[in-house]
Amino acid sequence: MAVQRGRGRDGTPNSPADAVTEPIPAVRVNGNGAPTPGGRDVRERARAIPEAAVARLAVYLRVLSGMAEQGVGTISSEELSVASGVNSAKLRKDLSYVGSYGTRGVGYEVAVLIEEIERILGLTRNHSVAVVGIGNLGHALANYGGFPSRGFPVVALFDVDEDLVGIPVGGIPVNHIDEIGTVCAARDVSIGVIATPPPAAQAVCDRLVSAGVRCILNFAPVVLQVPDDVEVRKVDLAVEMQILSFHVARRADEASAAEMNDTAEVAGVDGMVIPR
Amino acid sequence: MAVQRGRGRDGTPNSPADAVTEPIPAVRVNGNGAPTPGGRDVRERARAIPEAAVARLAVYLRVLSGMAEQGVGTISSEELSVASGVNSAKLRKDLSYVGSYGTRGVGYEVAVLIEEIERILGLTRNHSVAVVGIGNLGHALANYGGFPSRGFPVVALFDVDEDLVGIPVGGIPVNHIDEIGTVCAARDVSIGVIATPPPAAQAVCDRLVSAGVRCILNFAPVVLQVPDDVEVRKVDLAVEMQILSFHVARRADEASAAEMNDTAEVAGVDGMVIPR
DNA sequence: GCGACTTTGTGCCTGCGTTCACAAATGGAT
DNA sequence: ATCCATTTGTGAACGCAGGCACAAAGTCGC
Repeated sequence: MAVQRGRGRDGTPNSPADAVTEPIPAVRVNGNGAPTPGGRDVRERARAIPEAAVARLAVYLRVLSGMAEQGVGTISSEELSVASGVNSAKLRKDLSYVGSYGTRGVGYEVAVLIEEIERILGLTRNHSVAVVGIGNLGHALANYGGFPSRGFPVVALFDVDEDLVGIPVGGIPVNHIDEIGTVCAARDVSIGVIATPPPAAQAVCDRLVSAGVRCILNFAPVVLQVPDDVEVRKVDLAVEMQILSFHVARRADEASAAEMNDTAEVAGVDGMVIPR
Repeated sequence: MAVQRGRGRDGTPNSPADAVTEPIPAVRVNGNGAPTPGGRDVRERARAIPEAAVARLAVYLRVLSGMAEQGVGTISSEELSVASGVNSAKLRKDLSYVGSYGTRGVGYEVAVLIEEIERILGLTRNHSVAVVGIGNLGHALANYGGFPSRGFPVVALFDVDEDLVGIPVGGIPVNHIDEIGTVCAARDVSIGVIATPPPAAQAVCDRLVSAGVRCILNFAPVVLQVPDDVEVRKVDLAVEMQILSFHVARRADEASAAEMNDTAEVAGVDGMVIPR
């Protein structure tokens, strides 16, 4: 049984990821050090990209798309790093995983960079998405415009509720979950999104896997058990909230500590204030 | 300007981080090594918890809650680690950040562990949440039952659309975004959730910060600029999808590589198959 | 054409997180 | 009461990712 990656992003996550985030996680993509026999260098390079770098590449891609829309033709690592909120050295190292497409003394050609990152991320072809669980979140996901515009068309919706079956959501009629196998195969679904209540998540996951889906995005607050060859990513809103809560608490502690410090100072513990 | 943590963080994270992960991110909570003057040990310990561990603690907490509901009184690190999908040594180290509440030879008392983790994560008090942007996602978040039940009551909703103002969503009437300052103060909002379209996100963020909100959960695919004392976590669905896409592509590469291997084998490159 | 300047790409170092492995501690059996 | 089985808690080693700093490389001006 494979353990699903945290966020980050993290992660972590989460992230960042959560990522993340996560945190993250920092799982090297190439598991074993065995030499690949007939591998071209592109594949070799792709395998060596750290998970965290992949997440950042996706961010760069978005920023670059924005740049391209504004007619920017060339960008330096410094500019791109500021816009993406990362260190410029890290950014250059991330881009070096993709290849050497910059011009020293000038910078990177936006169009070229977009193309190469898309190639590495496998975005040159569309990845059809199926959403399971058409509740509040499922509705939102089905209607979310950000997916199709970025090469992730939602092509199938599933729910257990007979009353929902046939009703179009975001332009796509809902299928009953029992049809998951045939529909996923027919529409070539490569990514499954689980937006069901927690108790149903594992069963839905199993059915998706049986249907041949090898990538799953899980919104249910459940640790899914999947075979080794299935990739699971989890988005857990409650966990994100709790991480924020931790920081609130920490901040409150610091504030009270500072207060104590001030009090001591006022009380005349002469001069010596520990710098922070 | 503080850079927001990935997910994953990988991501992520979570990130899974993130990540992704954050990705990973791996930001120690205690920035400098200066000795804290009047700090109790609890605070000291809390400050030293790695971000990635915090994310996992939240997961353990959920698993433990499930255990408690099923009437489980005691659990070993091995059992809990399996249920949480992490290494048991890592789990014990994570728990050691919280304190020593286990009994050697026996395991951990579920109730005690829940209490202590909640204390560290600052979940002993409620954290009021405001959601900005009542579109598809905003609706889903406002109606999401997972928040209030875990100590994160949604107490305010905001949108620019005058037509939405006053309409109750999930039991709470929508306020106009111009009221953000007064309403957040009155209802003691500590966490702001941004579910607006990308172009509005930075402006909304600035207004939340002005209103005194110090923790932000951002669903808009934008890198937010915030002061150092504001904590931002980002949930980016498109990035999650793209990370999955990367794995699909990698898998496709591996498959073709394996195929080439098979072909070579059939062609009679006698016997010697590189183990994977 | 040559020099000065700019920016990339990367080797190296540091530091954190993960993992291993074991000593300490506890409960239960004999 | 002592011993054994079990499980925690943590010191130490390891490995990866992040950041610095510089050499390589290319552009622009003269």
